[in-house]
Amino acid sequence: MPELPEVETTCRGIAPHLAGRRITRLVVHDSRLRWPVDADLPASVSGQRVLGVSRRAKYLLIALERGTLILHLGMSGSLRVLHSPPPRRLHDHLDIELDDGGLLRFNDPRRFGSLHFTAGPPADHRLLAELGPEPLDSEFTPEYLYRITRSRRVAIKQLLMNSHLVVGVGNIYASEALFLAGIRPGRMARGLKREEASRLVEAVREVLSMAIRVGGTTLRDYVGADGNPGYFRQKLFVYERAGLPCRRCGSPVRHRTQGQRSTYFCPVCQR
DNA sequence: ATGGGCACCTGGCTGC
DNA sequence: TGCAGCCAGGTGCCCA
Repeated sequence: MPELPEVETTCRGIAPHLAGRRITRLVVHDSRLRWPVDADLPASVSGQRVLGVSRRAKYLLIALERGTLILHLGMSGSLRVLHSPPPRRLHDHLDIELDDGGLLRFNDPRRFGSLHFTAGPPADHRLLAELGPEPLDSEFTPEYLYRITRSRRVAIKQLLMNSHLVVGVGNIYASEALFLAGIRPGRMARGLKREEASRLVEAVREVLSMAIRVGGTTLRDYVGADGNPGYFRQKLFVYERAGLPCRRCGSPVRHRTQGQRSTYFCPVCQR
């Protein structure tokens, strides 16, 4: 799935097609997502105009006149904007029909995605209320990362992926950012020096912005709203490159399992 | 407060 | 060819 860059790419892709449109109908073909889609949800949103589309962490927020749709792509979800919609395919779970004949279709084979509606401010929703800062915002500073790591005995990679501390950094970009920063993923968080925390903040920013620039990373099923894959895969330094030569120094990239997730690093470039 | 492990689900690939 | 086993862009929740 989608990490922050893929969600951001999706957000930018669908926004122009949704903003200002009215939702004529929301059809739930299969409500069995990570949480069952509320049976009242279609009625709550139909007839409402879309004010805009934004992103918070890996959630897409579709702002309506009264309330907000909160959509998560899970591991394998994607959204497509369709104008002359082809017949539904396997795992097309949701259709949001628009007043200009357009259609926003949600496909998610693994069904880890989710859809909620909230009448209040989205930031107060239970899924969003406890989230950490956005990595591309100004609150994510070297000082912030240094401070929050002081009491933590977890590996720095796991800390990076903890959305209560900083959002949007998933398994691919955590490995990539640590490579750019020259830090081993297994290092205990509180062992980082000030200067390392600083490099890491910079690396997270850089890898995420670069990935957004090229439409995210497609490993298997991710496509943007226009149906095109992301091209960041070609720029990956370590992710899914176990045994291949490090793009910087040539020594073989290593793989290990950390917190039940695959981790990749260069034993020479990262210390 | 922190950390570890599990659960949710389907599909694609590997190796016997 | 068939099938078991393992792995995959996430993350909330329960337990120590």
